[in-house]
Amino acid sequence: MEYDFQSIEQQWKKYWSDREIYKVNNDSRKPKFYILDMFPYPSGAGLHVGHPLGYIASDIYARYKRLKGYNVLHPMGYDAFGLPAEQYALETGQHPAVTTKENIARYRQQLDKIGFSYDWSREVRTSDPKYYKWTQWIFMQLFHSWYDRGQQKARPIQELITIFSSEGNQSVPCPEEDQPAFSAAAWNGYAVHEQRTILMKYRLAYLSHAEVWWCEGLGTVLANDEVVNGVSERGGFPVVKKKMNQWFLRITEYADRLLDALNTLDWSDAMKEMQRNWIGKSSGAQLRFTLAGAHAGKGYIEVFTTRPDTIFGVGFMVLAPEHELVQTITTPEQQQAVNQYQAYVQSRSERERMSEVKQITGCFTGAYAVHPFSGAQIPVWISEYVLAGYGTGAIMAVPAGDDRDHAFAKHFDIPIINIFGDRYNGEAAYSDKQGTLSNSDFLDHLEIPVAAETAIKAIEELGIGTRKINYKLRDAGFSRQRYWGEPFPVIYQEGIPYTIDEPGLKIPDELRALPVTLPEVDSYHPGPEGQGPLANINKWVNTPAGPRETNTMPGYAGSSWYFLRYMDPHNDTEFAGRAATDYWQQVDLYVGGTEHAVGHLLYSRMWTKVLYDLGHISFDEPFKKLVNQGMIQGSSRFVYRYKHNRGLFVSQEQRITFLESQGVRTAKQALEDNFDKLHVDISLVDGLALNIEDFKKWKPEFAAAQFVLEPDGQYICAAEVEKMSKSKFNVVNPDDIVAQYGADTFRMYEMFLGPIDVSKPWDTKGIEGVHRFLKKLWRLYVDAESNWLVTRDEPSAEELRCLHKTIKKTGEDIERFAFNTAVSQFMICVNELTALKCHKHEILEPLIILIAPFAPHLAEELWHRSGHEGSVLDAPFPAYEEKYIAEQSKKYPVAINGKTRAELELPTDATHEHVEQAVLTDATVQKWLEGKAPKKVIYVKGRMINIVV
RNA sequence: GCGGAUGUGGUGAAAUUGGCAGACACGCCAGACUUAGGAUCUGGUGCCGCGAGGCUUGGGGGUUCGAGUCCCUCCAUCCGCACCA
Repeated sequence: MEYDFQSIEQQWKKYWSDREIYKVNNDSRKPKFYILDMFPYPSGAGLHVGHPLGYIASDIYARYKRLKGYNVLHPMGYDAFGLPAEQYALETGQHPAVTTKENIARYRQQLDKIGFSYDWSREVRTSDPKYYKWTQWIFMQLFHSWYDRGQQKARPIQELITIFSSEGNQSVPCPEEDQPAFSAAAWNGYAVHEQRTILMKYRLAYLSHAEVWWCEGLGTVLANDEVVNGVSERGGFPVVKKKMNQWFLRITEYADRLLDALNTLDWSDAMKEMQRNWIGKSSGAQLRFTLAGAHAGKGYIEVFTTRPDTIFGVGFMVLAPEHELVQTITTPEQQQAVNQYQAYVQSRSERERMSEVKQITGCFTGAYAVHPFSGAQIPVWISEYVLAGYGTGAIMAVPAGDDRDHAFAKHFDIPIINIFGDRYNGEAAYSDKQGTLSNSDFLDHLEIPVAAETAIKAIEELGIGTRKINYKLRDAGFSRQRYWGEPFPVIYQEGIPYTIDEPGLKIPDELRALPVTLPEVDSYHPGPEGQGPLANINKWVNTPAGPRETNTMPGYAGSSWYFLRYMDPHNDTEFAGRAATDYWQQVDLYVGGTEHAVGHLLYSRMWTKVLYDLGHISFDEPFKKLVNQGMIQGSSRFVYRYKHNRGLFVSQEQRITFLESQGVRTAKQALEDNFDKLHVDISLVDGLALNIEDFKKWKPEFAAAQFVLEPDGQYICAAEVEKMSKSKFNVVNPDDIVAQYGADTFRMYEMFLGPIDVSKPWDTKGIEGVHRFLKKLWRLYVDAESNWLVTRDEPSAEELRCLHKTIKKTGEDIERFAFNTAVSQFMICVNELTALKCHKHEILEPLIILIAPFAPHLAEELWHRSGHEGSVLDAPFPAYEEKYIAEQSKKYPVAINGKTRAELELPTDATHEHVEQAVLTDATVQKWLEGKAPKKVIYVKGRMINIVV
């Protein structure tokens, strides 16, 4: 019987689910291993062949670890709240819960075809009230916590209240700088709403009237990481800054810990670097410049600088156009110019601002600041290159040492003070931090790092500023004006927000219970005044105790802790039992794309740290090792339509000849002007050759299409690698591949395609090679008449060598995620065994186990045919023995140090002992040895040597 | 501009520590079997050259007995960030 993957795969899938082979227990004497995929958002389009790449890799690793004797947790679930389902609801009125459920069912169907070893009894869905009950609970913990900078950890807010009432807030600096100090007496005298307003400035989840990204197109606020290039990540709608009352997570308090702990993680450098960039820590000084002349005494300009050493190079000051001081200091003469400039900045969209970074604009305010050391008068400008949201929104500009300041000075003809001697050439700023300073008073002749320290000390002594560390990281917006998300467990009384578990809140008991479930709505349209759809449901909003919060939580809320829920998914009394989290600990291996570098992966890290600080779990990093899989791209095909006759399609190579026949003289240059390039569905194309009859039937408008063909009668299409998407007609559905070749072939081929972390286009043709390999493997065990061929004969040395080499190589390859070369090694092994006509039990049985992670269905079939009970996954992974892998080439060295055997006067059948003798007498070699005896003489594949002295 | 990564046949790629570059597979060529082949099997296939032989890991330089691998430099591509003071 030939390899019948259809019936084999069907049969073993049933066996696995009937016997719950993949069910994982929380108590086991085996060592644990937690391997997790980033759970998908179940979109309406279903899976294409690119999606399972990471899932297959993690599944192979999970199965391998199980063979290695680990208790492996390998779950799957769905990130089920999200915008697309709600947008779809807006268009169709279909409830997001319904679409989401349908999409999940389809995802599950597709995933099941591929044969994953997920423990589906642990499935989580973030939109399930039993799940988001705990998302809401964690939110309440965040609300009830503050960050103690002294102890560097989150603590219960109750402990902060105790501190306030006994000693005020002197010892606990407030993250929000506008909070003045108060004494215990003052605190105790405050009314409830005053106390709660102050506490809000400490809470890790807090309500604040602050600037947020508002996206009109989506009708909601977005977090920083959801805004890309000045437009919304989803939908690409423009965004604007807007002040709104919003919930935030105080992630900035964790900036240092998030940064430092990166060093302990086994993540790619690129990934860590992205997080470092996003956190954006920089250290320097913050200092004040007083104003000169008429403005003296009317406040000061506070700046942040990373280069306090360049203080004597300050040529001018720049404020952000929105800076609050601008109106105060602008002189009457400059008032009109400043107003115009501010209006111009206001008129520019975020997008324009970003795309025209190089453009230099600005306006002089007429005011001057005073240099704190030299007393010099420094002109004060405003410019959009200074951002209101970073540092203090104002800078001291040092044109000799900063490229932007330099360009600005040149553009507006502001004198440049050279403090770098010869290293500044007048053409470009010298921004290296090397060498000594000049023209800098007490900093002269000091090396830059020393000068920076000296300057900071001087600034502190003068009392005009301090050493300061700044971060780019902003607190994360946590409110969305949407329906399809977790409702906040928050009720307002007298304008004060309370979580429903607070004793101070007077509400009926039934309103205290979690989850606060999402109510049914008639319309998914936004509520009044930029509120979410929930605001329209009076009955739900207005409880007897007061109005509810009508925003919902953002998409990242549910995904920030889901890895914990898998450990104990059915727990009704805790987010996860302590015994379960203590047993499973961190995710040992997390597999997913790079697109979550600064969103999900940062928020998850923060939530984990908070839960750790509050004593709920025993680890403070969620993902020990992270592997990023690349994308599988689509290979699109195009036809060329003649612009002057839209029914005529010209084959790729015939275009120039065709244009010439139409009298176009510079035909080569005119290609783009005369042809439209249209995507054509890849199912209508074989390689590059278009199936003309199918093409005519594809769309009615092509029914009467005419063609200019190649001499051999074919229509040749153009090809391009693009993202796989429906609109590009280049989607390959894994269902089709599995139907044609089987899941095992599909799995192995995805791995064979190349290294797991690089992107590559899908090419269906190459799959034949892998399929052929599985058929060859099958034939080692079973002949055409379905006879079991495996014998008990003694294996030969060659056969043993082949097996042990394969055990060693594939084991090592799997450990380092080089699944492509592991597959290659299997192919080599099977080719060799086929050539040797080897059907020996002692060789073939370990091979079944080796191949089980890659081709699980086939492996089970062979395992059972060879007389075993139970799953192959419970067999031990075979060990290799070095003695079978010995290098034969060691016996035949032919050259040393580039010298041939003849030159060394060695006999033609020289062994390595001969060569060793030659080494010891060779003059050149003696020279390197410097009279010492060689410690080790290494022969490499019989050609050259390396001598270790 | 800054940061990270990557450059190897017609294609996807191997080469784990500096040690026979191109494994394995696709594609292509030739052959066998076949009524047929989009089945199966065998052989060939980096480039130049009839050949002996020469050349070859983006370009240039360096270290080394020996470099795809290490160092310097330039170039190209991809990803991320982007007026972050």
